Amino acid sequence: MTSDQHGKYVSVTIKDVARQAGVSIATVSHVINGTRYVSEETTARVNAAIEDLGYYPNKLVGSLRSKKTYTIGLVLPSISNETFGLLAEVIQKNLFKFGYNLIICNTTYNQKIEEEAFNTLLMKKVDAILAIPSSGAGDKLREIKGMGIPVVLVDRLLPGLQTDSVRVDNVQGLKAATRYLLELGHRSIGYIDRKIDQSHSIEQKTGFRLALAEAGLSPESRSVVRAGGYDYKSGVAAAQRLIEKNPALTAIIAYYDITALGALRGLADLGYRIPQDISLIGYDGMPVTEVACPRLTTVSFPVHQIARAACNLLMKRLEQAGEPQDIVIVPELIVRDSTAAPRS
Amino acid sequence: MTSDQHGKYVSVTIKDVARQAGVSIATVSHVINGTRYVSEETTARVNAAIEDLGYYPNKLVGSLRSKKTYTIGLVLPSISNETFGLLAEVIQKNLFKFGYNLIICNTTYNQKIEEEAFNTLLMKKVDAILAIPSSGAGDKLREIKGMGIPVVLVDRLLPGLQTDSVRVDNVQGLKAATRYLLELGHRSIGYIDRKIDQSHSIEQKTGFRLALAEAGLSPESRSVVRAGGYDYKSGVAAAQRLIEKNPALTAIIAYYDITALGALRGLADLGYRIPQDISLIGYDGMPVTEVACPRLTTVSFPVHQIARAACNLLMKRLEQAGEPQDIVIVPELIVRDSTAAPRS
DNA sequence: ATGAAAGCGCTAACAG
DNA sequence: CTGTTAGCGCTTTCAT
Repeated sequence: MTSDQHGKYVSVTIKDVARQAGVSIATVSHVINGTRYVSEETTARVNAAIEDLGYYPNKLVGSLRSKKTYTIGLVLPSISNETFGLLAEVIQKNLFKFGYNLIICNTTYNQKIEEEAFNTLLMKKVDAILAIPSSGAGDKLREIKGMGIPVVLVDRLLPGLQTDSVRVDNVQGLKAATRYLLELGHRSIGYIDRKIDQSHSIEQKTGFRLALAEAGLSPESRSVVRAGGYDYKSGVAAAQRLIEKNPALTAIIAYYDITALGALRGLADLGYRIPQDISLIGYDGMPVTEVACPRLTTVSFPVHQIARAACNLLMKRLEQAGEPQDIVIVPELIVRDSTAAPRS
Repeated sequence: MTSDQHGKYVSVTIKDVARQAGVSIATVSHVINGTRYVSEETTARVNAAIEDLGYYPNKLVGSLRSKKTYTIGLVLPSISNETFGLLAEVIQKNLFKFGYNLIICNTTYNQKIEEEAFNTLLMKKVDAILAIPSSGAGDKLREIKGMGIPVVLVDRLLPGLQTDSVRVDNVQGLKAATRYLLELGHRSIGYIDRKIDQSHSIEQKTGFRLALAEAGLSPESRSVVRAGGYDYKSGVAAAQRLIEKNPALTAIIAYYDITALGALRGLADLGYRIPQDISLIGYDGMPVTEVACPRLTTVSFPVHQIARAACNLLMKRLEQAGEPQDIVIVPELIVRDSTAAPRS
């Protein structure tokens, strides 16, 4: 940009560069993109003009013809969540390497905002959409897919939506956690569930149930309570409700680390010691679990693997259509200090 | 978009809508933007066509004429950092209300990536840039400002760069922390500094020094060590180096919560009890400090205030030029369980 | 080895 | 009340 005679800023365009270099705009374009041979001398003159004027080509215009904006939309509940934040960061960095930019939209678990976000991305003509959608986003995403825009689901599955996805095997994750408690000798295990059923929380519950069944335990051996939200405080309250409901519990698994951390405090406030009185397992392997005390046993959320897989899938789909792929990654149990054998 | 006869997807344009509704493209444009009166009947026909075809206006083209992309660039070190993540989220939500989108670029504290990020944003013709820049970004940001693109600095100041900024009064922040320790009776206080000097870490150190001077303490009463990085492990090592250097310390302040959390472990591993043997204060008021044990005394980072101020400043600057404003917010000391009077 | 000019999807000035 | 058309900055034929 440069200041015109009225003091208003005016953007430097390819025309300005062409004039300054004494060539046609076509030549400038070709120098920038390397799309045809331009003599060394001319190239030098053009580059000098670009440098001199401070020219930055308008990539939005290019997209008008090429139909590619090199922008990807990422729609997720909340980026301030450590796990999602890291996921977004790794995705952003991966895509940047491929020359893509990311527009991130936080929905704060609000379906109306989520829909608005999708619409905005559509109007910004993103080349593809990555989403950790709410369970109500199925129709919108189907519409988007119908427009020929690749959609990759991350950490979620939407019933009836045929599209690429990358996710964690939450059945195995919860199974591993439950089995571990069973091996330690626990027979009365509580579970703190998500407020509302979603594909992954249903999987978690299934894993929990399967592991108990494997051990020949009756459904009575388990107590389930739903947390009111994703926050720490909901975890405090949920754990207290759970232990009140079934005081015989010797172990509790929470569907989410923050909830487990809340449970830690909720139980401590009630005079329970962790892990001596009650064992506790979280879910997602968030960094905080390592500084909590006791350090929390949890199930990893393989962020880097997921991000890489999602980006690779996206790049592939941008090049060629094909059958939707579903990439499933098995998480690992991270054993730390919040679990122990029950007192006999 | 719709599938043409070759099975390839083709975007629905304003022309398609005009044809389908039997009106001119101008009318369609005016219906969409409400820029002139269109009869109810025609409006209805146009809207029906839009709905029917699944038309999403290409906002990138509009920007070609209006010179506004309604996109803002945010450049910061890392969004996976809880504080920055929350900041980014609040900014994104605020701007969304004003109809703006955010392209977030993580630089991972890498200056080359940072420069690339700025260039990309320039080519995406963002309307303005928000940045938590590295100390080396001055020249680039000056260039950007020179192009007439508003720049708002967040949580940083760059020497010689005249531009809007929103930041925390880190002198007061560290002063409050130090004064509190002095009031508790500590006379030998250590400080864990950032690896490289930056505007805010220099301010912190100044606050530390001033508070000690106020209390009439000589420079010998303080020991300073630099952490190797922003991570937990660097905190562990830094605290251990610090206490080795000066075993008489009864309190330590770290420039950053994560570092303090690392220090917590580093000291505990050496057999020190917190706060009985050594008091510890962090900086930034990150959520983790509340679940650490002991719960960490820290200095708040007023994320919401900062985000709101930055967005308001940005919106103002987008409307009218003017003298750069520097908004300074005073943080608060959050007293918790990692601080106590020294044993006499 | 380079230039001229059409056209991408849309807005806004002009025309009626 | 609505249509026609120039032109935004660039890529890409088609020419030479």
